[in-house]
Amino acid sequence: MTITLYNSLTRTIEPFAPLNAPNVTMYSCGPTVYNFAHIGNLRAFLFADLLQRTLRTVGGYDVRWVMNITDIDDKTIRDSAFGSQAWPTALGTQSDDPKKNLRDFTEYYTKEFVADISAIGIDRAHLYAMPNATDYMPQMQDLIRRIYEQGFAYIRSGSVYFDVAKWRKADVYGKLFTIDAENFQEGVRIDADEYDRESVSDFVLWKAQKDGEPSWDFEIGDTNCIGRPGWHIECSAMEYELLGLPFDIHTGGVDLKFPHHEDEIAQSKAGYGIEPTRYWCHNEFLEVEGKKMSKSLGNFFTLRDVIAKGIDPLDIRLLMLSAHYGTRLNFTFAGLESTRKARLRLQEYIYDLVEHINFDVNSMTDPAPQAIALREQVFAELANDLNTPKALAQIFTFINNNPVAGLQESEICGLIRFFRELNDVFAVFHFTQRPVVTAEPIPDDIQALATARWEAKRNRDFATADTLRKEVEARGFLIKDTKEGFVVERV
RNA sequence: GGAGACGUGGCCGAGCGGCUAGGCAGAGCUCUGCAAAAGCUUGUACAGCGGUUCGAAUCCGCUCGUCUCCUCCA
Repeated sequence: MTITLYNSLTRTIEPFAPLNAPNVTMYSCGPTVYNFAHIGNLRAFLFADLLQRTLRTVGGYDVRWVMNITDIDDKTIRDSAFGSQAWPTALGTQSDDPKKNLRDFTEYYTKEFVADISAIGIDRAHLYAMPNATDYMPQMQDLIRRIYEQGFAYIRSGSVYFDVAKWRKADVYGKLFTIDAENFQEGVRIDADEYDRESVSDFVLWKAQKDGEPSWDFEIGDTNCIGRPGWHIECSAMEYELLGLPFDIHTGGVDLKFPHHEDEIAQSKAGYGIEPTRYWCHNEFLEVEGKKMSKSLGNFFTLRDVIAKGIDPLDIRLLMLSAHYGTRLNFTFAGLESTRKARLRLQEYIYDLVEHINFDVNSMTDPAPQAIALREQVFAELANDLNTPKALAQIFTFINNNPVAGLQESEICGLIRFFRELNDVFAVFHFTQRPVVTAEPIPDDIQALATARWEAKRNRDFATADTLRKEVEARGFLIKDTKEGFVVERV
């Protein structure tokens, strides 16, 4: 099925066609590992995951997916620096080697990151690579040299800068983002000591060493510029190395359009002579009370914060899938609760399907028209720029109109197969037998009260039964009557 | 100051000129002695004001409000 995608480069929805079907190459801007990811960050990775899963399942492609780990930048250096308050206690004492501190620090948060994305249903096996920037030092340096040799970079005080003014004469700077060069608001967010550059719009490719910071030798021109890479260069270098240029799709959050992705395009083209990719896909932000979730605003939740509140990570995944990736999504705990209920309803339906079947699903070859029609509709929505909300709506409409009790075996079979396939994209459903609720042990005295109530009820002494029920409820337990008897649960 | 978005019923969210999703909550009902759970039924909303059109939530203009980006950002 042909998939259409909104391309930030053309600002239109376009049919997606890979350069070498059935292979698709895709690069996603990953995390900077200086802290735990918050769920706003996670939306970007969930979007990339949704996209690659849809390409596999709906598009039938083989996807080579790369997500980088930024393990060197201002923040990782700052927080791993000797004496940093941000040094995780789990790591023990710091060494006196800045490089080792940086590596230990970023490895720690990388591990946590992988655990987080696994919890929300991103399968590490789907990733071809999760490269660390610091493992691609020679490639980054090679790219910077190429840019320098092409005349689009200059060296100042040991740093290497990209010459945007010069590049603008050779090519368009502002492909993803309309840049109004006249109205650059200068000064507010600029770290003064970094700015030996000729123009504010120039960006750094390589930063000169500062005392006590990790650094690498770098022979360029006729000097050794000891230092470390700038922010944008890693992506360009790793894309070239791991995917080759041009590759098919590049994903990231909208905030990365400028400057990060714009600079990436300029660097890659200036150095390699080729633009990195043809489809740029960006996800919108997760908001809290109408504002971007961010560390600086302090309105963020990490995954572990949310899990600690008893939230199932699958509900976070489904919540994100219930809004289109290109719109802002307002995060609330009420919304999470609403998503949980919706998910459980779908899950109940699947449990019902599983319960009503007593033969091997895979051996069934008869087409079940209803299931085929549903699959067509739902996959068409996914193919339509990943319209997950609409796809979910189709599924709910279907289950509302088709209770499991009224289905033929062939339909049940077809539906199970459909839901399994769907789960290759959604990854929020279970296909086991409905689990038996394992009641936690009930204190003997509560059990005795409940039993007494059951006796009273059987004797039709409802007044006593109600009194006992209230007593049990006052103690924090709930009695649920069933056909055969009763169960007691903690409220 | 510049650029770009957005504003849909109590909440979340589709919609891309006519057929006016879906979820959650609420209400009513069924089943239950009661309760719980479950199931069923039920909702014409598009910020405001103009305009275009046979017809506008959808297109255009203005107003109001909100957000994002403009070299830390998913």
